[in-house]
Amino acid sequence: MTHTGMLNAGATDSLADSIRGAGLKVTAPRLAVMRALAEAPHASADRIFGAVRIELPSTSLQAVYGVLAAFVTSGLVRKLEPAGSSALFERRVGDNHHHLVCTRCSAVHDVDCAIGSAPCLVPSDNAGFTVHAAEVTYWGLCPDCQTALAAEAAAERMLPA
Amino acid sequence: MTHTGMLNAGATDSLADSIRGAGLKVTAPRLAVMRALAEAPHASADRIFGAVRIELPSTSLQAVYGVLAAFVTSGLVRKLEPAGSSALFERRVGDNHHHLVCTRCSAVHDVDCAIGSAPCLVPSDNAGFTVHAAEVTYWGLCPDCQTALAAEAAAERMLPA
DNA sequence: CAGTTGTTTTGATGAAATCAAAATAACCGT
DNA sequence: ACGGTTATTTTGATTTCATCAAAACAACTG
Repeated sequence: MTHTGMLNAGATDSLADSIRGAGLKVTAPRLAVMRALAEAPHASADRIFGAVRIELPSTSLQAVYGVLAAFVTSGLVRKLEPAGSSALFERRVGDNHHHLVCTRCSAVHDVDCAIGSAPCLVPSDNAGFTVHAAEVTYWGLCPDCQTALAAEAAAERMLPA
Repeated sequence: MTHTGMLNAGATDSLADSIRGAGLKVTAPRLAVMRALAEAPHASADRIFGAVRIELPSTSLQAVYGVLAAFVTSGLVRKLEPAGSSALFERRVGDNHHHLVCTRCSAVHDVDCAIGSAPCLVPSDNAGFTVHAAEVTYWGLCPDCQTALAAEAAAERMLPA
């Protein structure tokens, strides 16, 4: 038994280890943010805040921003900023993967690289830039929104304006 | 000579035509925004506002936002939202091209597709999504920032903390 | 040239994120 | 286990970017 308590100690300890391993102090808000990200792999600061509050009601939104900034800086978490959404955070890092984003509901889904491990990494004309990363965002409709839109279209055919 | 005046009438008329062709009324603010985008191909609303004000001082920032929204909706202009920058607008549309973004100064440069006309368009596992577009952002250092960073590094070697 | 409709101005409002100072808790060494 | 140092979190204010709504105005139609 550890000082973190006995509930789910193994999982919590491995989280604690990864935080410590990044050179950061292990705190309750940090563990809670990690757990929230395990539940929701592409969550906004606000959504993480909501999840964290359940187990740790005294946590402030600014703390969540602070935790996320520390995680991003130390490479524990990746920050996404899809056009039209607020920033999202994910724990899957270091494996060059990309994202499908639904244009209707903003749902995000991971995709592995289509072409090897570094897709499109070298632009045809880099204009003297040194390229360090290539980020691919696929825009489309998630299955739910396809269904919903099809239903909408059917309804409109019933009531033609 | 046209009702738009004689100065640069040819270019202005072709701008007017493209605006009219998109089903929009031709107005002074709209022409000014188009001209600003010709000068600065990846400009923020705020920067466009600055440029527009020079020739048309009565224009409001909200008008610029309105003009840009109309242009984006009608396909005349494309809106970019690179992570960490405010939205940028460009007139180059309809030709599936991508962007190099400098991680230090946020400069943006166009790049044609590395792999054919629709790069990475089909993700390996689309999880049921219907994909309509793929957007690629290359992150790196522009030539100026490479030089600046190299100079910084050299300076630090002179004064080792 | 007048009417209709779309556009712009004016002014208010909202969401997301950041900054700074004071209070607090984690980790180190003993 | 305990105290000191340093990082973290809280508290509260602020900034930036963008949107909304109503009234004034200007472009296009016939």
